[in-house]
Amino acid sequence: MTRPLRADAQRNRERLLEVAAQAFAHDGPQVSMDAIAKQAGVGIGTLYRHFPTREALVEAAYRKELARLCDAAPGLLETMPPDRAVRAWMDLFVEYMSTKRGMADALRAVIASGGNPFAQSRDRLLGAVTTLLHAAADAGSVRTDVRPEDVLVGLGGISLATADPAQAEQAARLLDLLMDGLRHRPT
Amino acid sequence: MTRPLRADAQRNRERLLEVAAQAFAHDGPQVSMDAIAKQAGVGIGTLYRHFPTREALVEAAYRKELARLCDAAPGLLETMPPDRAVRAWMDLFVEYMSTKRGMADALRAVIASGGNPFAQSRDRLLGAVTTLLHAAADAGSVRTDVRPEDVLVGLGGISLATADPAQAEQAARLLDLLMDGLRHRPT
DNA sequence: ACGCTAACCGGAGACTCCTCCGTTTTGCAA
DNA sequence: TTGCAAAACGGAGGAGTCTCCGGTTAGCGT
Repeated sequence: MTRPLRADAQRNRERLLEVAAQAFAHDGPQVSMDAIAKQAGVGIGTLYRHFPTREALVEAAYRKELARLCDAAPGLLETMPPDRAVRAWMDLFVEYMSTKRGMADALRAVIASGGNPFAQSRDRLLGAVTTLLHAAADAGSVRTDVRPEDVLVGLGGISLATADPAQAEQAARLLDLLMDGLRHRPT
Repeated sequence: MTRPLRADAQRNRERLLEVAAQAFAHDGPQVSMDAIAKQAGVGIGTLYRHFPTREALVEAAYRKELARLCDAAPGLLETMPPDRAVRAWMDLFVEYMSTKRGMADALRAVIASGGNPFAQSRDRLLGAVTTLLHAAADAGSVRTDVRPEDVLVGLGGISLATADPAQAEQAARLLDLLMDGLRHRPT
């Protein structure tokens, strides 16, 4: 299964991603799907076959950049103590989500529908969190009985709840609170 | 300002709320606005004048029940130690949000648009959280430097991020984590 | 009782999302 | 080359959201 795409399909797919990334950056994350399709010179049907939902398109368009976020984790661990690295990465996460506003919505849609369309990025994110948490746990600065999935979903929740740029400080306070929870020693 | 509604407007408003509550309960939170208007025997225009967005309607329809949630706080404080009361109320909050699924979406929309259409319910919720937190702080079981708004938004975030009923356990673990953060003594 | 105006009503219409399916194209096999 | 299925294309259309504005009505002042 998943035989290679036909040449024309491949071309269209790439064109769509290119146009989408540009459109999101230029017109905000709520540009109409029709507009993207038109600009890419394909019909709406084609767009929807490649990306069945708006979220799928957003995810695909941002996948590369999101990978960069994940890849940042090891670097942080090299330049600061593990617990500070965890906290620093959390900031990056929330900042990323609020920059690419469409991302937060996509994230939520996937969370809500327990979706696997996100599986790829999700796994990657989970990997980054796990790495950070393990390092901090080894250093004895966070507890060991917390699941990385929970931390990831928690970060998602904070991003969702503080989507408004005016709430950046509140987001930071919530991250601090989360960190404090992670440091807590169960009695 | 806010002179009393004209008699017919008042009637329509009430009729709409009645029908909406019923429709949400019966057909899920995504029933079409048209359907609600039709069932209430008014035009869509009328519906939208009274409730400018879907979220406003949801909020109004659930306002009473939400008040009950808030009113539950003092009772909890009477029957258990303050910190356990806080935690118990958190469960109620999340459960409520997941029961009235439309509520979570409304909550988010309001958070995102920093809206005051929610102001009424928000104040009430904030009051409940404040009461609980103060009681627990007085008893020395949670720290004193945490803002009730942050806790409320945090609860909202957890609700949003664990909207899927299958994530109930994860929600509980996140609430535990939040509680641990609240208990933490800043060094 | 009766005007009159501010406030309300309601549906047509502009948009968007997404689906469905007849038409077109690709590229393998003969 | 040529034929031909399988795969991809693309737009018409159903459904929904929300806006706009001409028509209607309530209820105050006389």
